[in-house]
Amino acid sequence: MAVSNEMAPDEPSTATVDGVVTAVRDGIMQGRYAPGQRLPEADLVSLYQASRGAVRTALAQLESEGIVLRERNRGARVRPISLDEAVEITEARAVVEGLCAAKAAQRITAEEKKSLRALGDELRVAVDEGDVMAYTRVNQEVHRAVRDISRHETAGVMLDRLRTQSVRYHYTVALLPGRPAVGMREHVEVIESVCSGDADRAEQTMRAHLLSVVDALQQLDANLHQW
Amino acid sequence: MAVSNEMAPDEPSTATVDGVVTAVRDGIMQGRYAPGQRLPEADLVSLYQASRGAVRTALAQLESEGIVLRERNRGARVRPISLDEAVEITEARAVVEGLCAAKAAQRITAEEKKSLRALGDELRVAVDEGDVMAYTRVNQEVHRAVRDISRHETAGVMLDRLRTQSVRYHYTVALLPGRPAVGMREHVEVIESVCSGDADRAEQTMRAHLLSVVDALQQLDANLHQW
DNA sequence: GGCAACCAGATTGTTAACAATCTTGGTTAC
DNA sequence: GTAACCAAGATTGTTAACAATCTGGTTGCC
Repeated sequence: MAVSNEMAPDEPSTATVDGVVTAVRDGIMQGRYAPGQRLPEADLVSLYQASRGAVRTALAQLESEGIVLRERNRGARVRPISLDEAVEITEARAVVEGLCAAKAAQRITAEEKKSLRALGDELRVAVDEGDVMAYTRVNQEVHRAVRDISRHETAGVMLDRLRTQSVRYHYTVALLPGRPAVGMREHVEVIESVCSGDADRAEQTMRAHLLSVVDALQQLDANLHQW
Repeated sequence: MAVSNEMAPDEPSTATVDGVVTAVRDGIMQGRYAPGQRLPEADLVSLYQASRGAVRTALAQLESEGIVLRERNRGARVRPISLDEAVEITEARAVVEGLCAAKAAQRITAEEKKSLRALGDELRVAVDEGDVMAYTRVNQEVHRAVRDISRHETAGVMLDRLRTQSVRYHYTVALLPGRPAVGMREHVEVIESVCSGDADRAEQTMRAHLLSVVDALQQLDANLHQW
């Protein structure tokens, strides 16, 4: 069995098709399912107590989300994302989140400004205390907040897809020396420009931030080739 | 029956799941299936000679592509796209195709420059002759060419999804008075800037072009409210 | 020893029947 | 005349059995 209970000891009982989708998706995003790992239907059936039809539908959906690969008569497996692809995904995020930042700057309310700035403070604390886990979490919350404030439905669903494909690298980037400090500075700039209402500057700072993540990814790539 | 043979007299025989997906998708994009029209599984089965399982899988995939809406125990229907949504989609296209244009400017080869400029000439001819059909077709070919030249897989997939959702409005926009002339001028600028190798200018011109489409859409909206 | 054909087990693809849910039309009570 | 109700038909959701395909190891032959 490719998927044993020891490897993914979660969500033990009852599941519909959506249940299986979220369970497997979370499993992939949290790294419990490794890239390239096989996902036999029978295993998922017994793991999540779902019917085979439900599992099958769920796998089809995950394939269309781009995080699962299926080959005819050969089953499904976790789709490996190369570093090149992670770069592409981040480039795409740069322009789409840039759009969100611009819209957010135009549409942000007083209340939203308060809670957005509060996230900036949380970020400072996390970096000061060297808490990488908290940094990564608040990091994502900032991006999520800008996405929500923008009220741009289309961009929102696009970002959901991109994020689920690339989260695996987020942890890796955050572990680069000095990265949290740089990322924090950039996020504060994004927050300030969005709150200022300057759409152009908000777009620029968000893009610059994500292009700096692209640089970090390529640096990671260089480090790997060095070994 | 919501889907009669008279309304969609195409693809009469044999179909796998992919066959049904492309058939229905094309039907929606070409306007043979109207927005909101119901798509009962039984009808699709007899129309395309596919098994019900295949039809069911196809509908699930089309739902995830955002062009079909499904409600539990109430079946599937063609998802209506509002004008507001079309605006959002075009805004998203503006930034993603802007990215493609920038990458294309950096990566374009001598051969590709020739065929891209040839498309520009075709566009001039179509506008001179007042051939709206040809204009719309070449129009899409230009965007497709830039997308291909950019060699940006991730952006390409995103654009495929956005395009299938919004094609319905392309014809409408092209029918606005003076629109083909404006669009032609903008496309020529895009082509020239991409061929010049100036990534920033290529991105700017592509964005400007699609934002002008947004304006055209909103003008369309105003016309509708006037009636 | 190496190679090719082959066989058994595992895994996925397909189909058909059954169950659950919704819609529609008519009927009845008020 | 209207509104609530109910039953029949239509439509989708679920399950289980069967068929097709692939994988890995084994056997026989050169």
